[in-house]
Amino acid sequence: MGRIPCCEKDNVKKGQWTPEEDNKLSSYIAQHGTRNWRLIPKNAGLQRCGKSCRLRWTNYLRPDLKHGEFSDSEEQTIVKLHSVVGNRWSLIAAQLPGRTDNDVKNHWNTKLKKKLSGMGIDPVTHKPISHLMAEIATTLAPPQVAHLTEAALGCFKDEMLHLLTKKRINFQFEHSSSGTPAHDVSNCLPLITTTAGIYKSNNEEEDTIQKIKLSVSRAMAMQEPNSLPSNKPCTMVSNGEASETSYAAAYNNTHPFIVPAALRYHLSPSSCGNDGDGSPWNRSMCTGSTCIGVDDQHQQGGLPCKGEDNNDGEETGVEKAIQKGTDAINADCILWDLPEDLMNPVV
DNA sequence: AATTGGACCAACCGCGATATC
DNA sequence: AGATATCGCGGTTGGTCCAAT
Repeated sequence: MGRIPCCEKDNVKKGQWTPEEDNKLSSYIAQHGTRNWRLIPKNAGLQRCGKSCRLRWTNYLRPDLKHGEFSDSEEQTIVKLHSVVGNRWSLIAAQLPGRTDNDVKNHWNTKLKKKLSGMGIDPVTHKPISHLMAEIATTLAPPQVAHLTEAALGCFKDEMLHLLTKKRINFQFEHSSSGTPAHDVSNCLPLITTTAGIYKSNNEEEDTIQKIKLSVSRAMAMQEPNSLPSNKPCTMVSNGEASETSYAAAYNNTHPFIVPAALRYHLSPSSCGNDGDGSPWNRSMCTGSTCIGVDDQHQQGGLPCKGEDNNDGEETGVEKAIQKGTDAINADCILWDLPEDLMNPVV
């Protein structure tokens, strides 16, 4: 027969751990190690399931864990890796010394998802939301598109309002390089200018919301993928402070070729938003016309890369996951600038 | 001061893979 | 070889704290 049960199910305590329990577990593990989780609670005098002890140790008590705030560099790493491996929290956490998969997962769900949504980036696909809506528009009949657009505006209303109350957004339409008059909106996506500032009145806010609706409708109307010539990209200009803007800059500058021509926009060197607060988000993600990204981070020690430590050809967990060709890797995603060993998984 | 709602996070649950008998 | 426990992981839940009303 198989193994004996890990614990007596009916004599097990659940819920928050007390400091006394933590002490018992820590001191027992310090003396005897973590060889057999089934025996640990029994021998340590704890009325806990072995599984519960293991979780408590790995997620909280381990001495090598960090408990503070996530740094900008850690957040960047999480977002970059998430764009490649999806919700493989253990893989992502493996690249962040001192962080557990639970930490990373919680931080993603409570902070980073909202941050990306607020920037107009879909946290699941890592695509601009306008891109997703336009993609949907190409597959639906116009009446459905209209309803969907309204629904989408409802979905992202909170993020929109959050942004609107933080930064003023002006909409213009222009070609960045063609010389086409700025008011000619027939074949171009909106140019969004964010500037530091706040709304002066409700009227202005309402007006801007209307402009957003208008621009989305126009994006929806662009159902012909070739309607925007690839050599006439629209420009998304931002001169606001903002690590948030540099998120977008990093996304787009890193892999602009992934974005369909009809939705392509580019950021000029001055538009990267890295002239503002000096946040690591800006410094490492976009410096002028190109994004430095992870290679730069490597030199700064920003992204701990397991493959770097052991150059004996052994695969990192991330590489293994990628080489499985899992569905978490969407070739149509906008990907972050990752090291060669992470970016060329398919053999 | 009391209530409410959201943010945060620790812990639990369930499942698949692996190990053990 | 098959049955069953353990491990590791990702998803979800529930408790606590805090700010807004």
